[in-house]
Amino acid sequence: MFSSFDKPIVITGANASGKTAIALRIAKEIGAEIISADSRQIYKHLSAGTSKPAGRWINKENPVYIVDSIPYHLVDFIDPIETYNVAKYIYDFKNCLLKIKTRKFIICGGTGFYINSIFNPLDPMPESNKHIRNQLREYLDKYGKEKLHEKLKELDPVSAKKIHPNNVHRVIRAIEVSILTSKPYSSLISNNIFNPKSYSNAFFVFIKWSRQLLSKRIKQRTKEVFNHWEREIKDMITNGYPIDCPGLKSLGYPIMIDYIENKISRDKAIELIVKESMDYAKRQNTWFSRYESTKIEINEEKEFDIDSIANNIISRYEISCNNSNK
RNA sequence: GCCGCGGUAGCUCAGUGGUAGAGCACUGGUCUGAAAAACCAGGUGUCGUUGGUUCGAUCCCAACCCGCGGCA
Repeated sequence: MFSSFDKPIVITGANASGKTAIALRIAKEIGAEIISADSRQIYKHLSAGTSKPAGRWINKENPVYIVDSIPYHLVDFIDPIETYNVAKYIYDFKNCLLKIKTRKFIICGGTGFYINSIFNPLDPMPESNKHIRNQLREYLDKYGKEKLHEKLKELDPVSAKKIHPNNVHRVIRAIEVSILTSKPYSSLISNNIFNPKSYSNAFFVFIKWSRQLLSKRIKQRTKEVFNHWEREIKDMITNGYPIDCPGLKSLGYPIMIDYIENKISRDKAIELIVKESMDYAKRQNTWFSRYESTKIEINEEKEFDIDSIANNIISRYEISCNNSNK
């Protein structure tokens, strides 16, 4: 997939771990463009709450989002009213590669599933079907989770064993695919979606903060963007976006909406957002620790020095490129 | 000083004469078109201290310590 490029650098880490700043610094140094792997920064109008890097669109014919003079792809291009998913991301990612003018690029983001799917392609399968999902939802409301799970057991006992009855999302998806293809969902899955070999096509970096420091940083960041975030949501509502549209379901947004509707105080909103962000950071760290990667650990504030981290990554990256050329 | 109430997990508390539990917090994990989603699993402990009664006390009794309230 990357044959016309040098080995890409992949910068992963939890939210607020400083991925973007580091990626930009490296991009400038080595002459690379950046591709985002973030399921929320794709949305237009969602900026404060998603920490989307501030940039501007140039070139009307062939628009490019520029952040600090670096082309930054796959952000700020989907309307918040639209749902998005991995398959769309992979499609957009491939198209994006055609637009990149440098030999090097950096993948930067916190959506592990998207990053993984770049290196381990999804098995061919039908996309989601609104009609079937609605039917299954109705069935669920009427008969409950257990009955829905039994339905899956009839169609695909293997998946039924793997998917917990409470995990309604996955149960529905498995039934949906089984119905659409007339084959058990499990029979379409190749089971090597986490093949470690495929990651050697790239240089993975994992920025891992100590929990305490990250929590402090998230709190600070939440306070800093709070007013801007509030304004952002109010503007969207004024412009007719329903409060339950896909974009506004992003982490923290429903809490901000409760605050705007005077259901909770400002302090309470900040507290809840920090908590949810930390829960999410935990899941991200679990995901990223499965990759073999160059780990940058930050246990003290002073260790977060963007220049020295970037230089450290670049030198290790160059060594890794030389080794794989031999 | 006296009277009353309380002291059990990080927090809020429940509970029992046979050495403990709930919620939240916390920790670990799963992941194939909703992934900032949706799920799963797991503990946390001198039961305030010291004695006494008892085969056995976190539980009953006493003293003491600490907190809260009331009366002086």
